Amino acid sequence: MKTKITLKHIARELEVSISTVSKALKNSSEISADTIEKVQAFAKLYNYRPNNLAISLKSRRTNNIGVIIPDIVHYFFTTVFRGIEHYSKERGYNVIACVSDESLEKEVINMELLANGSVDGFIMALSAETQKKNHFDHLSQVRDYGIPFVLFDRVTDEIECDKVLINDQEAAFLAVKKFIENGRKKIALITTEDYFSVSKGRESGYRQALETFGLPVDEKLILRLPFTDLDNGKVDEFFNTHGIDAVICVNEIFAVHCMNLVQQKGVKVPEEMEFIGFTDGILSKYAKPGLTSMAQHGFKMGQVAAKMLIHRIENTQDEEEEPYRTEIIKSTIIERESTINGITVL
Amino acid sequence: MKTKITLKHIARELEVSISTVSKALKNSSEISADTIEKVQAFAKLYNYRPNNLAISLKSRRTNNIGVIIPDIVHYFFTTVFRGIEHYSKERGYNVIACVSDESLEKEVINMELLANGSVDGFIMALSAETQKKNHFDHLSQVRDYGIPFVLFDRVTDEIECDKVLINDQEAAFLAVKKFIENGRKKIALITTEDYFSVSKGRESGYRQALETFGLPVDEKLILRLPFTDLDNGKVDEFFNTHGIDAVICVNEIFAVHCMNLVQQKGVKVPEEMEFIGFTDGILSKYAKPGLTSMAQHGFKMGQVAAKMLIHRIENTQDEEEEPYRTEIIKSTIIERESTINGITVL
DNA sequence: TTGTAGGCGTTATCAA
DNA sequence: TTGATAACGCCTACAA
Repeated sequence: MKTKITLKHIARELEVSISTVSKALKNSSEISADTIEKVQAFAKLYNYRPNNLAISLKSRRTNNIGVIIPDIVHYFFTTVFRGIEHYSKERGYNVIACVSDESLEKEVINMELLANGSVDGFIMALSAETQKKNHFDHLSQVRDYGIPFVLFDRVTDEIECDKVLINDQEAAFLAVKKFIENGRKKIALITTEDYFSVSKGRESGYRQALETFGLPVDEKLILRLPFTDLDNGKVDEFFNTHGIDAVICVNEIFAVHCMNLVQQKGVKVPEEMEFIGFTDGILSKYAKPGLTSMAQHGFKMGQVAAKMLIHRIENTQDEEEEPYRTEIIKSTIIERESTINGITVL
Repeated sequence: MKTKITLKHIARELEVSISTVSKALKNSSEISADTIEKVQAFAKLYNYRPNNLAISLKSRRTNNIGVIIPDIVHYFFTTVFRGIEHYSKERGYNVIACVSDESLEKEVINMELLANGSVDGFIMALSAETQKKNHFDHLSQVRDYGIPFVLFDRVTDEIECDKVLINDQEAAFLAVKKFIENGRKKIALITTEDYFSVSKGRESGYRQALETFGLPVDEKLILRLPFTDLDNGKVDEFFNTHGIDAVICVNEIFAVHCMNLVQQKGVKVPEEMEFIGFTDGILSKYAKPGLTSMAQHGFKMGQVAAKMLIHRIENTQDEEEEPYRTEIIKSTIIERESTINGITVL
């Protein structure tokens, strides 16, 4: 087992000083061509690689980005992660990935752990519990230490920072608009508990569309489900009682689940009931019928978040603070067979 | 903006030496109760946290694990990742996640990058290209430096190291056995190019089962698809020509895709054609009909891999090398509606 | 009981 | 052109 070689080893072997070696490896003009060649040849031979830790300690830069997401087995978050990873690598940053498991405590622990020198900045989507309890001390604290962070998707108004969002409200509005143009009258919304920022936005777009186009907002047409453990009884009753002819769901699991359920009862999709989901993931694509979805462009979102963060990391030094920005990623509709394709252009 | 506080700051402020502070924070018996209290109070007040980098540099331990997987937007890999992350956090390790994108080059770059002090060990599934080209220098090199690693799922016989696998061959055998017991005669296999270790194992189990139960192995019943960009023409022809009455697919995407396709042509699943997939992911669950799948228990796999790695990290010091182990995670069948539920116990 | 000194691997300043 | 020295933040053997 070879041991990792250091500057010191090279210096000793070549009978020069450590600083000479360091400079030679950087092609410093202070060093003679001879020495440079000798040192570099030796370094190459023994496959010298500088120790990241030492460099980080010295430079106060880790070139690591901490990503904290509520769940990794989740199409949207992994897609965003992919975008973050992709852009970050391009710019020479690694990604340390942590999962908060929808728990505030884990979010805090992960953040504190990484904040002590492991990471130059954070990109995160808040856990359910964090949004529910409105507890953001960990964010303010990290900011106090001058560590920048970017929130995406699951954000809060209480903290000022860079954010990346989709136009949830507008997207929901457009989805409902499409239903209305297709002649639907009883448009249901299936959503989560309303402490999620995204659900809130989507619900508000839903209401706004109904009002705008002169349809009554019927609270009984709004079904709130927990985001795990779908209760079929409740869903079943919902679909049995209200004469629903179109459904917008805040995620694709709700949508596909409900679509399967009503089809089992003989309802024809899309003829008798149309469906639109959010998150254009793998489920939407392989559902039967294919689920029309509002695509959230997670990859792009991740790229943008990483770009904002790295920009801030690399410009946070001396200059005066730039104002925080909120980037909106436009959601687009991906039409499949769960809706009737009119001439509407969204 | 507060700046991060260090031992030095505390020492200066309290007019003691740095080492006194260091010891006091560790409740060293060398230090007087008075000083300990004073130091700890101050540290708490100013929210002192030791710098991870400095500790790592000193201790030669990062408490980071590098995970390199081919793709993150992929149910099985994220599930494994979840297991790794879960176990690692429990043991005080963070996870640095890298995506190789099925590219050998990216796999090598990521590995070299992290090997220079960022990580105490690796857990990885080989990229498609790595398996295809049989190029493993990066693995041997890392091992030469004494950095342990564990391979899971996508492994190679050419490198000796700890491995975590599922019993691919046996699982495929059992799946085919189930078909045969259900009276199926024309059992097709839909797989990938055969440089994937998992596909190889599954194919071999498929062949073995046919032979064992006296059915002919018909090469025309084996369809090899690229793992992206499914070509419907080819698949269509495959199903049109061979009188197939049961299909085993090496992943759930192939399975659901084909199931949708044949259903569109009026084939009744499972009555006329049964399906079994691998990877019991979200697609299997929400497909219509629900897809019977060989579950790979990714979470468990991740936990086991992390456990093996951490064990090796923490025992690699002085003692003589322990022999490498290969852990097998037993795949189990999750029966849904795409197969006919006989009395068979697998 | 407290402090000094050296080291982890690197970089940067300044002196030779 | 090269080298000695100090520093990044922490730990620890040893000296006071």
